[in-house]
Amino acid sequence: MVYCNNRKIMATTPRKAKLQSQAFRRTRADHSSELAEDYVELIAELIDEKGEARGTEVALRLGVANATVVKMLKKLNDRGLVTQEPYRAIMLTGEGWALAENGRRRHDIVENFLLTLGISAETARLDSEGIEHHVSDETLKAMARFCARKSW
Amino acid sequence: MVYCNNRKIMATTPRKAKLQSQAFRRTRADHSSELAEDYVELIAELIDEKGEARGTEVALRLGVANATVVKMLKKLNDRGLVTQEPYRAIMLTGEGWALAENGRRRHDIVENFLLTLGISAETARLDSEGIEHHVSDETLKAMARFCARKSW
DNA sequence: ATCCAAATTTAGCCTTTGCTAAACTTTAAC
DNA sequence: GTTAAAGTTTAGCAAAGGCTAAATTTGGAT
Repeated sequence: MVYCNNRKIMATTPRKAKLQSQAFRRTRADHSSELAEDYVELIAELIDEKGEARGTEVALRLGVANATVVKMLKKLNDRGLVTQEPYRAIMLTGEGWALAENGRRRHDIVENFLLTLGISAETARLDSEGIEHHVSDETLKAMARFCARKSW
Repeated sequence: MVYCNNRKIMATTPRKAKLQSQAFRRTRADHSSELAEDYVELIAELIDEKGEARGTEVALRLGVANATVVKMLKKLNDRGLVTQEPYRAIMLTGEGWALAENGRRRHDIVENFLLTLGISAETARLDSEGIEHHVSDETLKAMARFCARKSW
């Protein structure tokens, strides 16, 4: 406890508070964007894998209801990431493809990194999905560098 | 594309879909619980640091409005993690302390791991906050093991 | 050409987690 | 003791992301 003029006060820590809130703010911001990335990443995967991406399959793979996907696709369309005619397959815009590719790149690096670290395939798959969106470029580079090493 | 009885069908991939949705479901579940952990972790930190945790300081450090903290504290109280008399400092229950300690342990391991990997202090601080909640026990153990190594 | 099942969309609801503004308490200063 | 500032709570609103049930469209089978 700190005293000032004989009065008990809380130690003011503006700098610490600012630094700390910065991390929490970024994590919250990450959460808003990660859903969009998950969607376009999955849509890209489906197009590559099956020739087209249908809403039902997206819902199935994300583990959400059909209606949820429809609603989200409207938002992704507003953000310029996907296009879709009613009752037709989902298309990615150029921007959508770019985001998807970037997401896949990040995802692969993280998953590969975990595997290199000796994590089981099952856990690496599960953890990388959660971690993927919270890793800065600096950390991502370090992970890639680490995987490139011959041994450690 | 796959054909069956001369009819074009989407290749059914129930196993793949199930596996994939599992990861997304877990990530969504993690998101619900991580806020609670952030709160108790921060409250524990404030108690250790200043002798008590006040709502205003929690709001400042998390970067949210005061009212948001009040609302969340009600939920944490319902979950048996904190107790609080109106207009008084926030207390942690036994369960709250346990969750906080566990969170701090995880946080420290992740941050330390990033530092060991050669990440800058600034980035390690920011990234570890986001990553912390998405790391399984298996991965956490591997990270701790990695830090314990003398060299790599 | 018609019909039916599957896919898709719409409508309406819920919970979570934010916010601001206004009201109420506490507490230090006088 | 009063008072005013700081801290806390209440009230009411918004956006995001879920859900179910009902309506609509599509397209292969007949």
